[in-house]
Amino acid sequence: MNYSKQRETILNTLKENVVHPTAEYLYDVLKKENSTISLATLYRNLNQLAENGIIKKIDGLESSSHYDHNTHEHYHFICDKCKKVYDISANVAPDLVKKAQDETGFTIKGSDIVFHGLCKDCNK
Amino acid sequence: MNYSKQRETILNTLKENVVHPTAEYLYDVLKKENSTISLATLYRNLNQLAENGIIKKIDGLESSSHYDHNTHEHYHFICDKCKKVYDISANVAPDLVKKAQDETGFTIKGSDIVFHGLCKDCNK
DNA sequence: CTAAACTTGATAACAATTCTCATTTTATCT
DNA sequence: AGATAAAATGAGAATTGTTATCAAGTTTAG
Repeated sequence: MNYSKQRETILNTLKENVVHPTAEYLYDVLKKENSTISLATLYRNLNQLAENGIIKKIDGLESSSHYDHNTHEHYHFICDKCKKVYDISANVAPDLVKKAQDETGFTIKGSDIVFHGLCKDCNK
Repeated sequence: MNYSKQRETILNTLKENVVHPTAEYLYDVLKKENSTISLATLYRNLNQLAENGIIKKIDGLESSSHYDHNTHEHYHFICDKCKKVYDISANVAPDLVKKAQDETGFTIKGSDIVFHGLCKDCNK
């Protein structure tokens, strides 16, 4: 990854933003600061920075939503390779929601908890 | 919510599907079973069923991705009202990834953990 | 200083999802 | 059962978020 002024600006702007912004929000901030960085460059760099582990992209299940008829509390695992979604029982972290609620003081109404990696089949 | 044959079909098809499908996947299944349900109807009903708590929509942060310069393990909270994203320390569930890995036998490479509800400000 | 590799901006293309609207179906009230 | 209001449908247009394309500009190693 070569140096680029645009990438540096993007990274700095992201660091100054407490509120984990979307690409669109960042784009607006950049424009207000008279940056001429194009939207394509912004997306490109965010992806690159994320791929290199310098920032983190938060987006649950990549592009599209998945639907689950099981509404009991439980978590999910999506295989990076075959893209199948598996269930994980909520037992792995009892009271997770309660604890998070106690720590933050927020009213937590629900959660999306998605692990990703390789499933047994794809790991061979 | 009134009864509708299409909604019943959609819900049944979802129930028969272990692999938490996307809307597109469901649409293909329905077509193979000679259903004439339109894509708009499918999306409409999935949203309605989710709004009524009958099924669950898994999608981390609704539409668009968010970016975070903090790459240490930690979780997120998004406020349903003001849409701000807050950090939650990973202390609320130490070894979460390890435990999930032990339970499933999968190789877990990462996670996206998003809680949602009302933040302090919006809860007043 | 040069060449190869990388990056950019502008815009077109794309995929997932929602909206619009005329028509049909369902529930409610005599 | 018949009338009517409310809700749901199908088809396709529209919207949104994101990625791809490509010619021109920039960075880096030798």
